[in-house]
This record gives sequence, structure tokens and C-alpha cells, in this order.
Amino acid sequence: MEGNRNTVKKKILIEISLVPEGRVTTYGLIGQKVGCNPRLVGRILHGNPNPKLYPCHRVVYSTGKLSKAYAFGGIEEQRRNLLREGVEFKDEFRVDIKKCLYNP
DNA sequence: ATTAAGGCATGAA
DNA sequence: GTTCATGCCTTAA
Repeated sequence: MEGNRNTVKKKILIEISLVPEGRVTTYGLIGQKVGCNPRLVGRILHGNPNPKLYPCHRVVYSTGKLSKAYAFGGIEEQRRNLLREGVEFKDEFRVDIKKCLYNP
């Protein structure tokens, strides 16, 4: 795509900040919106400059499964955060993606 | 129908 | 050339 690499990074962070409480989004969905592949989304999240501004715990796989490499307290902390917001879980580390997906 | 596991393609740093 | 916090496909149970 265009030579503006920094914009992609910024867009990803903005998209994540748009996800409301009690909802989740996926790496692929964000990738579509900002025009990059899902892996890049995960990469950017890993270097998340501010977890409070950008709720990366609301980003899961398209299958609803949580990433095992959540870097801000671990996958257990991510699950705890989602449960607190009212996200339903099917398994210990799998959210009910059909109900909680933020899909405007 | 649903789930889990393995393999491959993809794009930016 | 390598590294990824993925998605999709196929196979098996």
C-alpha cells in the first residue's frame, strides 16, 4: 500500500479505542478496516504504547479464542477484564464471539 | 453441527 | 532474511 507506514499503526490504535465495553473485535476485522493483514495488528498491539487508552484486551481471534501472548498481565488477566465488562465466555479462554463482536 | 490441531499465506518492522 | 498477540483451510473425532 502507500508509503505511509506510521498511519497504519495509528489507525490500528484508533480502531481499538473505538471498541466499547462488553464488546470485542478481531485481528482480521481491524486489518480490513486499516488495510493491513491480521498479523500486523497483533504486532502493533504488542507494542501498545498505552493499554489504558487502547483496550487491547478486547481483541480476540475470529474464533473467539484469546491470544496466549497477552502482554499486560497475561491471558488470565485479559479474561478477567472481559468478564468484568459482561462478555460471555463459552470456554475458559473463548468468548462468545457471535454475541459480543463489535460489528458496526 | 462443533471443536482441535497442523500447515500455509500474508505484510510490516 | 527473520519475526510475529492471525486467518483460512483441511482433517479427524
